[in-house]
Amino acid sequence: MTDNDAISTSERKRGSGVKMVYDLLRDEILDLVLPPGSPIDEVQLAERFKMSRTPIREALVRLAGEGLIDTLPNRSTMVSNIDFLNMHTFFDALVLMYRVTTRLAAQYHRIEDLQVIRGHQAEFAAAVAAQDALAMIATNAAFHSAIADAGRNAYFTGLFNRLLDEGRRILRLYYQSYEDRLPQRFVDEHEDIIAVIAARDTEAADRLATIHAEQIVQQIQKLFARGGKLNIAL
Amino acid sequence: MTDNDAISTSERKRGSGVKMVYDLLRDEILDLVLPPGSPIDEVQLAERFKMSRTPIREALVRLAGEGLIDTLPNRSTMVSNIDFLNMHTFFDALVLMYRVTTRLAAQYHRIEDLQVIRGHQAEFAAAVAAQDALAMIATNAAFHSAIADAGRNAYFTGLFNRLLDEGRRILRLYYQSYEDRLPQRFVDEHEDIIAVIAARDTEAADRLATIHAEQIVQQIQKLFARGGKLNIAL
DNA sequence: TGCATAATTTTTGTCGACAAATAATATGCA
DNA sequence: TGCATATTATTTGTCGACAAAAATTATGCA
Repeated sequence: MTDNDAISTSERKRGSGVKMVYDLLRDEILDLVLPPGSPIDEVQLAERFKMSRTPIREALVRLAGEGLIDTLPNRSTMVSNIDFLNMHTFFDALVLMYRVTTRLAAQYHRIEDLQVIRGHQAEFAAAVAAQDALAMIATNAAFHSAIADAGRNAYFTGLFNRLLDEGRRILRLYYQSYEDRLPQRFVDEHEDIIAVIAARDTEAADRLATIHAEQIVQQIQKLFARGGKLNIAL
Repeated sequence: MTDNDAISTSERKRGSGVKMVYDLLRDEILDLVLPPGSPIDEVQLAERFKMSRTPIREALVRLAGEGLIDTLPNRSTMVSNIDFLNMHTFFDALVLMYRVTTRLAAQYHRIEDLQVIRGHQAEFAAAVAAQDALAMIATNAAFHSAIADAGRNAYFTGLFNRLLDEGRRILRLYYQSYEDRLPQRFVDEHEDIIAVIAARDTEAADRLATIHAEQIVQQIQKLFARGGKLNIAL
């Protein structure tokens, strides 16, 4: 029960309510503020945001469309679970999208894209230097998302961003273990990836992205094998 | 203005209205009964289905989430356009998903999956024999979708099904030219693909799927180059 | 007491109505 | 007549209320 996210009722612009609820709920789900299985109560949200149930429901329909919440008809709706049993399907998809988007970035990027990518890389390096695990997760995702954008294929960027979101949820479960030496290696690999993209070397981009992605996957799998404790209450 | 799709108002079950509107609009969009750019009028739909605007709007939000309609705030909503300029991104994604899903099917399928796949292949062959172009499109999509299901990766099947839907819209524009000899070749290639899946030969599956997909892409691109006339009024 | 059925409460899905935002039309003035 | 402003009309977004479905609690009977 945090205090009010609500704006004085009629101070709000006419279609902004839905987006506000959608964005905030999405963040709370991905940050595990609302852990998997949390019940979503429409009237509670309506009171919290000081609006009627209609815009709340629209936001929920959108979230359900992205698979972030599950709605059983005439029954409660709740934050969707993380499918640990089929985690390998997530890894398969993630590695492939890392490869494909990086390859396409090498092929289709424009010069101005590199500026954006380098900006995210700088933020990622700063997060590593500061040993801020949550910032690492966020800036790493932004870095790779920017690369995907440079590849200019909306179908791939769409799936990739979904995967990065899901990865954000998974990593939140284990982020304390990101304090070892590996992140510095990621920084270096990012630099190499930027270089081959700038050189438009598609094969090298594919190769480096594959290695990089598999390293990340191994990192996560190691955490699972170690049976890492969740540091967020479920 | 076709006649009523409506059921006597209170004869309808409680959450079925949304699904009905969603399914029907989706079909009409993919079949180009509602061509790109068609305006979507909420009150008109509400009258047509004899229900209030609320469930109509929910169906529209879902469709917008899948990119099938575009909604500009406080303004009209319309069927989304087909992006002919970036068609190559569609082809790239389609070919890759053909490859990946077929490869995974060879790796992870269960015996009962093959029954389903063979069933769709039989229907496809029948459509080719009958020279029914629309049925070819539908059964071909069902065949490959079943292969994707056998690969058991929800991330890939999700994207793939979206691509097949979009392809359905594109092919509708040109389906008259499907009456030449190529389809029989597709039937044969399908048989080969089934064989390598059953043999769990992932490399061969990858190779055959690539060839098959690129053939389909070339077929479509030839139609574009030929400047084929649209046989549906825009 | 134990269990099946009935009454109550809670929550979701739908409705009709109103208000804001935009489009369309009309009015006034040079 | 031509154009800017004002008026009207249309359409979307939001609201409060009601009804159906399910969950919960209460009641009756052995």
